[in-house]
Parts: sequence; structure tokens; C-alpha cells
Amino acid sequence: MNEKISIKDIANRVGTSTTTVSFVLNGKAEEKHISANITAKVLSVVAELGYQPNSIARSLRTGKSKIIGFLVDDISKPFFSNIAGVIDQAASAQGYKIIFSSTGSDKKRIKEILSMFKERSVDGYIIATAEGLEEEIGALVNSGTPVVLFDRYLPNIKSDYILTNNHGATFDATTHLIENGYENIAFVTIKTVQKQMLERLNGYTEALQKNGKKPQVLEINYQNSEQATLAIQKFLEAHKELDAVIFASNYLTMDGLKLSRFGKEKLLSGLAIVSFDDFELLEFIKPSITAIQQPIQELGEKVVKQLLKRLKADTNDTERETFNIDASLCIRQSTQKNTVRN
Amino acid sequence: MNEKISIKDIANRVGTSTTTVSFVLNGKAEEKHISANITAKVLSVVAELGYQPNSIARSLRTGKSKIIGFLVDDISKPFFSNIAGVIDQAASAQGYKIIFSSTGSDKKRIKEILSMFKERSVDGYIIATAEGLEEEIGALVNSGTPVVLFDRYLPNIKSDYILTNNHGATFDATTHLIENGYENIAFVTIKTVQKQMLERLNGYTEALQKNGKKPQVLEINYQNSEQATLAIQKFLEAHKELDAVIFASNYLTMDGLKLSRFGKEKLLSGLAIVSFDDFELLEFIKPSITAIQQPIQELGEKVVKQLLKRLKADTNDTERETFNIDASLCIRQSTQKNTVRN
DNA sequence: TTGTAAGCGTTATCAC
DNA sequence: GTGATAACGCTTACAA
Repeated sequence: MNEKISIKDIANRVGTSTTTVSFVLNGKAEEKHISANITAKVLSVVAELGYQPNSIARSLRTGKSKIIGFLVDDISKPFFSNIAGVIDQAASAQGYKIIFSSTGSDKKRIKEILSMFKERSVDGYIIATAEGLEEEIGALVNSGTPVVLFDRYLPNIKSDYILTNNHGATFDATTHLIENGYENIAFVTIKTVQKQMLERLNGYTEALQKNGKKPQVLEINYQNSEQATLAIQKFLEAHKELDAVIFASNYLTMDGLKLSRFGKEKLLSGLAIVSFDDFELLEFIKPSITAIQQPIQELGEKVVKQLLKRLKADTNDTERETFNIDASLCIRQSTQKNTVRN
Repeated sequence: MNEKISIKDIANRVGTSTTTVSFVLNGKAEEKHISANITAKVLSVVAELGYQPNSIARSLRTGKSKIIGFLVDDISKPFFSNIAGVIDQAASAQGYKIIFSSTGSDKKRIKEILSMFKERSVDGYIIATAEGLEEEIGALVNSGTPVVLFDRYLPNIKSDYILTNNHGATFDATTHLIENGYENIAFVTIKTVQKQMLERLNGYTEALQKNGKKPQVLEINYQNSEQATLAIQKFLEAHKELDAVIFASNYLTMDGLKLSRFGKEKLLSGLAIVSFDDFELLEFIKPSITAIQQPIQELGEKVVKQLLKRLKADTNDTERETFNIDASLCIRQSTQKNTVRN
């Protein structure tokens, strides 16, 4: 019940020194040539008293907290909370704990958070934040702290990146549509410089070009959901020749589907639809909608793996790496073979 | 760039002692009668050098880590990740950080996690876990550590609880249906001893009884989604007199709605539907579905408030408290006035 | 009003 | 093979 057992108590009880106990506890018994006898005794007393090392003291001494800071835009977004689960699992398995904060898109807030994290000497960072915070994150990366970025690519920041293979994903999705007989495939995206969005666009155009088809792209200057829905409506009305649409993100898919709530369902009815990012709704509505599924499990595991690699490395000189993890295409009713036109 | 500034460096630079610096830093300058002169100097040097206290050292000394352990079933569930966001905000504002882990329903795992947390001397816990882990949590609560439980009520554990007012929520939802002219309202729940589910049921039955109506309850012995859908199907087929159904949880609503994917949409078409717990889909489908929205913001804030109260209390003797936070009813098309029968 | 120094629980250097 | 002991950076009782 009384949980104030320290390494000293163990030492006293065994009749040895704290040094010895520490060596045993840290698996250095052999290396330090501690006798099997004493080693066994120490271990038994530890078990008996239910001793737990105080990791705060250890951290102070070693300078390592075994804590990883996890920073995302908004932890309540499904993509992030899902990946948080994976990361937690993977990190726990290696004795690391995750401390998190949602940054929002506020510079001041992220500064505070980073400063708090530093104060607590987190060993490394896992980050995917909104635009506009490059400066702060850049400073962190340049300070030499191990940082792994994921989901978002920040062109000005040299770091390790774990990304979804956006290009490959839309390339495959587009190819899938072509193979199923769709002739006029549009791509709905936002006006942006975000690398991942541009790659999605590229994957689409390349797949079309390879098949001798012409891209048909709607770039929305995104302000809000209603305006986006309207833009999509106008686009579809102006392009009656379309038989398929790929939405470049989950919220764009949502905005597109909302047409059906404004009595414009006819605009969608003849169309094959592919959504970048899967969500519950897509499986549920009729026809169910084909979606590109982000490889959450792999992303999370790779993020942790890479960060641990950095944490264990003695030097910081090794080249930064970028990994593109393949997404998978979940094929549903919306992109069945196009029998109407063939 | 060199971040190795300690309180000593500040003291040297100012030409005073670490004691004085510490006092100033902890806002005890006045209390300890430090001269305004020195206080100002300390602050300016601190700012100049960009000094950040090392909270590990502080923790070791004070025994307080300013870290809260957050334990849920599965962080990737929307309810939990949403509440995690709120809790993070509220706790950060008070200088606390959140460390989290998903427990799953594995006894061994929760033991490990609790032990890890204890090792790291978290100051308090926020917990909502799956059934079957009562024993471990009970031990924790009884050890005197501040713990606030939420969402789930564990009858054998005396602790602070922050809960949704389940009873009131279903009472109101049922009353809403009655007022809108529905005559035969069913309640679909699971066979369980979970307090919150039973209260939902009670709210429903009381509202009916108050209005002189007879409850019509389906208690599913839940095994999996398919089996639940089938049970709902049979129930609806056997009770053609029904004109409204309340589903006692989000997954039950889902299972119910899945009927429409098996060609059984007719079973639902005449029915008013209310879902306990809101999710995206409900707003989207046609007709959109009325839902009880959990008061996530309030729950999260209250959880933190209560835990901080415990953390600040010097004694542990104060009575445990339970708070029931009211949910709100989001009325949508599915429960519009029943004009068919009236 | 300010400074000295002990001590929080470890780890790790060095001496024996 | 094992044990003193300094050090990690901070807070705080006590001394001055």
C-alpha cells in the first residue's frame, strides 16, 4: 500500500549498494559481473516489495523522458485519432508514452505547446499540423530534436516524412475508373499549394494522359462547405458529358454529396464517384461509394519506427528520409462497370 | 541555441542566489519580500536567455508531475477523441498535460498501463474503460490517487463520476415523440447491466408511463452487428403497429439502418427514428434522423474541473460526487409531426 | 531581504 | 565484483 519504495530500500534489504541494484535493474548484471547470487536476491526483493522505479528521477539523471510529443491540427478528426491509437500502441510497446495536444492553426498556441513540451523534455515529436506553422516547426527541427512529420509535407522543412502515396492512390483510382469503362472523368480539388493535394491531382492527370484522355479539373477556392457545394453544382451542370468524378478529399466528397440534399441528386445519379479518404457514410449510402483508404496502421507504425530510429541514433547527421505508404482502393457500387455507354 | 540554461545560470548572471530566482519564478517574490529591483532583474535575464524551467527536476522535487493520465477503451472512437480534445484544452489552460492510452478490454494491458503511469507519477487519472476492468480501477481509486471516471458508471467503485444524463435524455426524446403524435414507440437496447443503458431504458419507460402508454422494448443479446440487425428486423416485422423507434446507442442505430441495405427499407420507412448519440450519417440520410447529442464540451470541462479540484484538495476525505450533464435533442426530419395517423 | 545547503531517486564514474 | 559518491535541476527549511 505504501508506494514509497526506492532503490535504497531494496539495497538495504538485500544488504548491498544502490549501485548494484541499479545495475541489476538495468540488465547490466552480466556486463558488470554481478554475482548470480546477488542478482537473484535483488530481483526477488524487488518482486516482493513491488518496487517500481521512479522514472522522473531517472529522467532527470539521464536526460531522457521516454515521452513523445504528438501534435496535430485537431485530435478529434478521425484520421488523427485513429492514427493516435496506432501510435500509442506502437510507442507503448517500446516503453514510450505519448503526450498530445491539438494545435489548431494558431501560431501563439503552437509556440506555447512546443515550449511546454520542451520544458517537459519530451524526447521527440510526431507532428502533422495546419499550414502557417512552418516557422515554429522549422525552428524545432533545426534545433536537432528528433522530429517525424506525417500526413502533410512542408516544402521548406527538411525532416523525416511519413506520407500517404497520394500520387499512386489517385493514379490507381483513375485507372480503375478507366478500366471499368468510364470515359470522362473529372477531378474535384481545392486551389492550394499543399503538396499532397497537388500529388493527388498529378496522379489523376498522369493516369488520364497515359490513356490518351483529357483531364477535367475543378479547383475550388475553398471558403466554406456551402460555397464548395455550389461550385460543384455549377461544374457538373456545365459538364454534362462527365460520367465519373474523383473528389480529392473527404470534405469535398461530403460537399459533393450534399447536392442530393438540395434536390440536385440528378446531377450525381449518373456519375461514378470516388472519394479520397473513406468514411462510414460512403459504405452506407446507395449506391455505396468507392474510396481511397489511407493506410492508417502502416502510417502510424512507420512514424513510430522512424522516430525511434532517430531517438536511438547517436548522431543527427544521417540523411532525412521520406516514406510514401501506399493507400488502398476500396471498390464499391459507385464505380461498377459502366454498362450504360458500352 | 544552446538550451542548457539552468536556474543557476540565471542566479550567476543576476548576481543572486538560486533561491531568489526560484522565488521570483514561482510568483513568490512578494510573499518572500524580494526587492522589486532584483525581481525585475531576474525577470529580464530570464527573458533574455530564454530560460525554461526543467519540469522534470521540479517534479522530482515536488512530487507533482502535472501530468494527467487519460485512459479510455479506444481513443479512436469519436466520442472519446472528441472529449480528448476538450480535456486537452481545459487541462492545458491549467498547466497540465495529458498522457493517454487505449486500454482495450484486456486486463493485463490495463495493469501495464496503470503501472507505467504510476511509474511516471501522473498526478491524476481520467478514465472511461470497457467492462471487466473494475478490479484494477478499483485498486487505483482506493489507493487514494485522484481519479475521475466518466461516461461509464461502475457500481462497485466509489469515485467521482461525470456522466451524461441518460435518463433525462431518453425521457425527453420519448416525450418529444409523444408530443409529435406518435402512438407506438419502441425502444431498442442491449441486454446488459450497464448502468447508463439501464437509465436510458428507464427514461423511456417513465415517459411512456406518464402518458399512459405501454413500453415496447427489444433487448438484444448483442453478439455482432449482423445478428443485431437481424434481431431488429424480426422485431419490426412482428410489431407492425409501431410508428417510432428509439435506438439506445449509436451502433444500434447503425445496425437498424442497415436494414435498408438488405432490401428491408420498408420496415423503416413509416417509422420515426431517434438515435442515442449523433453522427454524421444521421444528418445526411433521408429522412435525416433525430438524435440525442452527448454534451461533449460540458463533459470534458467538468471532468477536468473535478479532477483539478481533487488535485488541489489537501485531504481526500471529501465526499465523492456524481454529476449528470444534460444531453440535447437534435430534432430532424425523422420525427416530424406524425400527420399520417392523426 | 537574501543566501546556504539538503534532498528528491536515479545513474554512472571511479576507486577499492 | 562491489560500493561510495557526485551529479541531474529544482524547491524550501533554515541561517544570516
